[in-house]
Amino acid sequence: MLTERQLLILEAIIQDYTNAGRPVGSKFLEQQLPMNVSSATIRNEMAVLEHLGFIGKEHSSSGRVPSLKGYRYYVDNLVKPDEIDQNEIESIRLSLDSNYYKVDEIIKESAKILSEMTNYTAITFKPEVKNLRFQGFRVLPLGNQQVMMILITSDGNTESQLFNLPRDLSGDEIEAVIRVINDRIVGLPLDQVIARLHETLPLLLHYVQHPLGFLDIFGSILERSAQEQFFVGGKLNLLNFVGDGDVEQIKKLYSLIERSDDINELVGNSGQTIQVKIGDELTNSSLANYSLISATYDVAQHGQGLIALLGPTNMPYSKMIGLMRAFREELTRKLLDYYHLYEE
Amino acid sequence: MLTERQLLILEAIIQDYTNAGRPVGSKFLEQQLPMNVSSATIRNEMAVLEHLGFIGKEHSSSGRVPSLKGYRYYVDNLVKPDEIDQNEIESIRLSLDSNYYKVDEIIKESAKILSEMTNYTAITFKPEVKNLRFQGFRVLPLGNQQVMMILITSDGNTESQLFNLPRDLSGDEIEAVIRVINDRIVGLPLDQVIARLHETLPLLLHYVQHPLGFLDIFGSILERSAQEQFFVGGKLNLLNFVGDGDVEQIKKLYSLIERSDDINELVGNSGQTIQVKIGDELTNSSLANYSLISATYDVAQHGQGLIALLGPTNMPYSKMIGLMRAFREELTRKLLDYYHLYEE
DNA sequence: ACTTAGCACTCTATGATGCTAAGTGCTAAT
DNA sequence: ATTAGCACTTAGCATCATAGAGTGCTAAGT
Repeated sequence: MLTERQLLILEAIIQDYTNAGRPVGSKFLEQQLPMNVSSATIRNEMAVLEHLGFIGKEHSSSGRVPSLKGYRYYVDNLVKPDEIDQNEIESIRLSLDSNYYKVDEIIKESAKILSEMTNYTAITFKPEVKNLRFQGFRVLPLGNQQVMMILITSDGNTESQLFNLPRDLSGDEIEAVIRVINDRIVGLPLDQVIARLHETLPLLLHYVQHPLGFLDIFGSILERSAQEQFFVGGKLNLLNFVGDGDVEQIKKLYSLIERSDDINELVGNSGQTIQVKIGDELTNSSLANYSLISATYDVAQHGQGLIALLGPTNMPYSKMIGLMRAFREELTRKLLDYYHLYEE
Repeated sequence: MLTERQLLILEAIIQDYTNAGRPVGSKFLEQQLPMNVSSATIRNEMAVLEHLGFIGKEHSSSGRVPSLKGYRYYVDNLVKPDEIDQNEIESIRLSLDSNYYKVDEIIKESAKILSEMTNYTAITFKPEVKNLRFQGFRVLPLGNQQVMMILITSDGNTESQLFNLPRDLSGDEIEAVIRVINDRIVGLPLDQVIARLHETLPLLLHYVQHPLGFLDIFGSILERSAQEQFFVGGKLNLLNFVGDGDVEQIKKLYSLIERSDDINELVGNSGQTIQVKIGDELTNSSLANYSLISATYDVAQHGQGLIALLGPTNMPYSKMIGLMRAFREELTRKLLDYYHLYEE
């Protein structure tokens, strides 16, 4: 549908705009492009591209700026991911190469590294978030009528919380409660745990007079566990792309990036290995000027995770997509190492 | 040193400026003040006040604005804390009146309530942060070569972290290590734990070949524990008082409010029950336009805590100081209730 | 049927100008 | 000591002119 020349022009506009950030004029392209045509011809072609909706103007006599549709077309058809410099890969590897005790730490560090390399905001998810299961429930007596309740999830993570016992509960009764709960919910996906516990309520009443306190705590622990499934690095970078003085906008963005629901909705990745969402494809209206590149990563039997990069729509896609590819690879390697070390 | 009339004028300027936010002119004061003098007289008095440094102008023909020295004088000599409306006290009490399982939750909620009532940023510290002690160390085997290490502090809080055991460690050896560690460090202030552990290193070598892994984990757990001693509510409110478009300023403020070192330095309260720090008295230069009201609270034998409110220098001090008084009282009451309920 | 030189047109950005409203400092009279 | 009166200062706003960048269109060239 587009001619070769139009493609070249579109690509050049996007590449220049994503690098320099200012609208691209016909004279500039005349010099920039390898072909021998005058600026008038380029103007004609640009008029066509504009008519088709791939580019636009900021005002009637400004240079051209890619539209969201233009970016979309570019990302889908034209972009060639950059090969990432060996030095840069080395630096990723180095940054990831610490002694970590938890997968969480690796994933958290990944968000930090990615955001520092790009000056954008990075969001990283642990592997296997979706089908995390409940693995066990323990209670550790601390004396003084207090116990620590500990929940263990299938990725080996734990959440714990102090609980002050009702005075009328004996050690045996606690044991019984623990057994009942474990019998009923071990192996369940986390999001079903609460419902199942409510079903178990009548049974618990045999042992405890007010089991609702227990349930409250389960709720709050599980909630925390669900919230800590991802990490955000470089939050402040999000503010670099906000119109001057728009404090309202900044506040919206910031509260967005701190709500886990919003984050989860934001990155919903439909299983493609690398996915780019541009501008209004991000459901949240505060993010009309942002794009999100997300990449899944697989860690063999340990499941799939996701890394994502949130930056302005005019980010240099080729470079960023290349980087995400490279980073995904390094992260996978690191995680396999980790699991190998501790679990084989 | 100041005449009665000058005091009245200074007070009126500050009260009006903290309410309306715009510079105060002589004609306005002429109407506002109870005395019968012309605007010219007031102008003369204002010139004196300006000469003494209590007020200033934004430009040569603007109305007067309190200087930091002016606020200081006002807070030290003139301000009368407002009596807080009974309805408002009722609403504080209501907000605090949930079923909490941890002191932390109460303190965190306090920050939220305070920030919502004032539209400023609130920072709350748990009681007894300074002399928190190490109370015990437990290890919970999870199977699969993993254990959860649990640290318990004297305020009943716990920090836990997963640890993947070196393969050559038997259950007995672990027991021994736990015993050694508990013997040596129970009762120590948290900040001395790491040093003591290092002294204990030779002893540990009897049981474990590479005890440094243990130490690392202790370090990271203790660090986390130290970081979570305070809560911040209404972070975003900080941005309401920033010059339009000053994104750099916003970023500075935000990273400030997220670094625990900075927060600790910020609120350093020299033991006065209610302390007001104004503008450049806050060491951090990003906060030249902010004031901080901090109030300590005592919870009987459970120690002393602190609540603080960070807002613009032109906040209504009388109202805010009154509020802090009232809130302190409600919080103390709530905490005493809590401890009574669970520990008596 | 493309391409292109040329030109009128549009819009932004910048800086200068003039005006008003608010407020001040000072002087001379009370 | 107080005050009325007035000259002066400044921010804020609207208006205007100008330069610079870029466009669309037309008419001529290939």
